[in-house]
Amino acid sequence: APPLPGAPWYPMHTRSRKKRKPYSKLQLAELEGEFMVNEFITRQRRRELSDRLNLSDQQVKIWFQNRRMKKKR
Amino acid sequence: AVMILRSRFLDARRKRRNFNKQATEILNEYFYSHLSNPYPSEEAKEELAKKCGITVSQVSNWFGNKRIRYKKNIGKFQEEANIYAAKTAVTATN
DNA sequence: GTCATTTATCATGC
DNA sequence: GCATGATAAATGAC
Repeated sequence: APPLPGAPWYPMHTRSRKKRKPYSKLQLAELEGEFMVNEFITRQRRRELSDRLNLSDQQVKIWFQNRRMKKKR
Repeated sequence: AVMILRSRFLDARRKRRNFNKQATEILNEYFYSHLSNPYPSEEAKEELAKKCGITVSQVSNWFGNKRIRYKKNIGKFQEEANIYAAKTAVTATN
């Protein structure tokens, strides 16, 4: 019987990845509203929005990226 | 209101139905025969999708779920791994 | 920027 | 009650 490998294929960076945290209804509503205006948000509007929603600038940026991917499929 | 309806429509796709036994069999055979690198190429995904009668996205979902759940609890999949390891020969391609 | 992923979470099947 | 498929945050390759 061949030895069964564990999971060496896994990218074991085990880096301190931020835990995924679902956004609130309000946050999603605001993000969706902005997305309807423009799918590509500017730095300035991104900063305003992140301030208002208590999200980081990075989080808003990533959200728009994911949202565009979602729309595509 | 429009957005709520829209989101509900999108979530409708989330209603899931289990794959048939044959499809699961095919996917598992591939997974355990490529246990050292269970990342099927795009071409392999298309072929698996065709054989299983599902979409390429569903194949990707299946492998994503399988990899994370396998590595999180290898012990639980030990028996399953032995079964498929026995019935599949090594096929190294792509 | 896109895009294939990882991971947690969600929703359903049984 | 968990198993399973799909979706939502988050990362990294390119």
